[in-house]
Amino acid sequence: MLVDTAALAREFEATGGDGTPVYERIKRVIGARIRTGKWAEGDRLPSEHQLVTALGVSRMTVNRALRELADGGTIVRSMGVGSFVAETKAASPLLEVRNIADEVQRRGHRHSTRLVSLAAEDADDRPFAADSMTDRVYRSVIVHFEDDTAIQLEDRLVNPAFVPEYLQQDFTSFTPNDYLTRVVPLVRTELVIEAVLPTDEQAALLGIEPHEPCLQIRRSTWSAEGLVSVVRLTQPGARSRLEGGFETSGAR
Amino acid sequence: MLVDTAALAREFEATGGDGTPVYERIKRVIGARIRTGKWAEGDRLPSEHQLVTALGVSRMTVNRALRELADGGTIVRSMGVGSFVAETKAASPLLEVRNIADEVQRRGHRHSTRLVSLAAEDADDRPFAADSMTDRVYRSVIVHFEDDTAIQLEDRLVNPAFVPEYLQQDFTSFTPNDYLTRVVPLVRTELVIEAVLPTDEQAALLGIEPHEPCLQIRRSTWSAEGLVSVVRLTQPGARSRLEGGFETSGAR
DNA sequence: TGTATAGTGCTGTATATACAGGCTGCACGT
DNA sequence: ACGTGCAGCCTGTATATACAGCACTATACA
Repeated sequence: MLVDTAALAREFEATGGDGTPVYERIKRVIGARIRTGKWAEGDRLPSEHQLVTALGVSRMTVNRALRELADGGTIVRSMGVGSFVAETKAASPLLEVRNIADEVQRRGHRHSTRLVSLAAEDADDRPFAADSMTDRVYRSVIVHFEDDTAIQLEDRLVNPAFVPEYLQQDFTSFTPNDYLTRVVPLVRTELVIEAVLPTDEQAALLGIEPHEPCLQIRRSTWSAEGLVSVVRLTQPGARSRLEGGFETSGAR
Repeated sequence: MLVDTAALAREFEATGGDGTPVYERIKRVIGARIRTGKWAEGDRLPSEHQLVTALGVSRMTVNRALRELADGGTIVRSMGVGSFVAETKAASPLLEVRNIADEVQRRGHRHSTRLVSLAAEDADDRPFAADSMTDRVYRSVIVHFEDDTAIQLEDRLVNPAFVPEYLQQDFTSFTPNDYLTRVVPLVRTELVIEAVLPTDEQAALLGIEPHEPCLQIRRSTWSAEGLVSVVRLTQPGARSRLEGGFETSGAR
């Protein structure tokens, strides 16, 4: 098989510099090619040996990168055959919760958002009051649309202590995943999923009837210093659902 | 630290014989000690070096076992300090879906079940009809109770082709996880979570009002030969929820 | 023409070894 | 008495090497 190993090696070298582990860099380079569609579903990946010679690393390192990609469901491997880009049936539940924009676009629709409110509020009787030493919280409420249909209400609380000064003016422009995981090391993430009836306010924002059940996902993240953020996502049950699939690499 | 390495080594040797990988055996031996409470929350695990000398394997093998246990949330590791049994805050969403009995008992309540129906039905307009070459499906409906409160309705469809003869008389006595993963290699598992209003029948079985939203989890499993089973779990939103937490092993 | 067999490429696993970097406690000096 | 520095333990990562097992192919032989 013919592989553009030179281009791959260049992309790999470009990720160097900081202290990122080599296996992590390999995962990113391969993952980027798959996400961008350069390598499509079912495509054969370069063999471990090819990657070893192309990137100039040991096979164990390549092996670890590919194994973790397979564990994550990005690729499928088969002994004696090779590694292949997995079918992108659906994102894993956690992943889909985290990146609704990608998911909407993957389905061939247009994703847009509307900012409902954005303010600093008192931390009274919020989860922050007990857990972290702040009396104010940043709160943003955003509605996510698929084309022109509201599909998710995002209610986000952020601890101001973890927002750097230059971002305090517009703390909605980042997401806890894009930003906080880099600036603040998160030590714990908790996820709670419930079926609820929407409040009147939620129903109005989502354009649904008050008796339509909703899926509510609450994600809380902690750093070593305390509670960083609480994100509550509300999705109409009839319009969205969490989907997850994972492959097993053959018989175990 | 004093560790009963001899006992650990004996338990490890006992798992040998078949072709199970060494790192998998180490994971099982350690996981068993944690599940049985022999090693409790916060306990320090033997260091990699101690395990290497006790079990007579290489450090990379021990490292892989511990790393995968950490990835799965069973243990927590910290560079320069050691490995520790993780706090068992809550099962991961997937895990909790899979083992409600354990979860109920963990919360200090009594788990019981009531068999509502058990029959072989026509496979018409069931997911099986298209995907697998069977015209009959085994269907069982079970209500799960926490003490005397119904908390989950389990509606299970199983492809008879994957049920061995000696179990056909009572195919509800096993679960797809306990049994099918051993007898039939599963190649794919799909999970769909939705918020729905219960049907009248479901509401009656769960003892809830028809307007109370429910969390519905549908898990489908495939073997290489086709669809093996579809399990649909319905939980009243007010009585149960999916919880998941995972630790990150420090700064990333 | 059909069947067996050897060969090749691939992933899975295990070992030995090495260095980097974080954390803790003890010894030494002030 | 106190604190400062360093040795030693711990995990994180990377390399080189080896053998086993699976899948496919090409060759040899009947």
